[in-house]
Amino acid sequence: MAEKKNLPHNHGRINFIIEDSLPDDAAINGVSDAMKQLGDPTRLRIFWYLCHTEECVLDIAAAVKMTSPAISHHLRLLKAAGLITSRREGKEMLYKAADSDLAQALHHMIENIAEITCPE
Amino acid sequence: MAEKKNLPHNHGRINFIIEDSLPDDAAINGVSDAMKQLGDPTRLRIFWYLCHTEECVLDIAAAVKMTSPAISHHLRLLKAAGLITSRREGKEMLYKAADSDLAQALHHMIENIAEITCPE
DNA sequence: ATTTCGATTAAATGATTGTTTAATCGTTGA
DNA sequence: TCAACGATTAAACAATCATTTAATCGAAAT
Repeated sequence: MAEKKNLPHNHGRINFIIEDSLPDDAAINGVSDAMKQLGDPTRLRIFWYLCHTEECVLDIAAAVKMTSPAISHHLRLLKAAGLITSRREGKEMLYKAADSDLAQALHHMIENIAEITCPE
Repeated sequence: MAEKKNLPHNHGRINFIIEDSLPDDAAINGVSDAMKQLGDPTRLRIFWYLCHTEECVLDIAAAVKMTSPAISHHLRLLKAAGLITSRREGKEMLYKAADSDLAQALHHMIENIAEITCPE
């Protein structure tokens, strides 16, 4: 609900509109937590990769040219954020993008932004 | 173009599909740079705020309850990323979200994710 | 010109975070 | 059960980054 707040300067706008545009901490943290994961180029590359295929750790490591402990670390963060899932198959752990609204929204947004920031 | 790469494990998938889903560094960095800005809760709050109103530094600082030097620092980063613009009016600097495809795409995505991560 | 006010910059600090190396865990097959 | 392999964890290190305090800059007004 709109609550009045005394700002240092009054620029003649209607205050409750300003207040309503400030979301609560839960919403802010929920969004920024998801964005923080993809703010790291390595995790973004991994997530993007796993949006298109299911892979084991060694193959992911080879694809992005990093060591497997480093990949494991990033996979754990992505999983904690609910962006990917994993299942065991023999000795291997297979990862892929989560089948959730959040993961799909981020996937679409990434492709959208990629078009914008990379003309042609 | 699809280039074959020898992955440690072959899971019976078609390799060029995997390769095509790995975008180049320019696309990755362009996207992750934009996301990194909004991965910080303070900058996300500021950006969201400036998507709905145009404000001076002191008012932004009061709205998010932080000092003006801290706000200035974040505004500089957001501006460098092309997410906000500024103009001078007397002694004050007024900031608002940029009128760009990138900024609008991020704005819509934020509201979209906020709905997902914050049921109700 | 000097005072005032808003905004920015600089230096310093504290915290977070990504990567590496080495060691450990879990599963499979000999 | 023991050896081999894939994955994870731990500790350590380097690097990045957000915030604070103090100082400086820019514009406007007395």
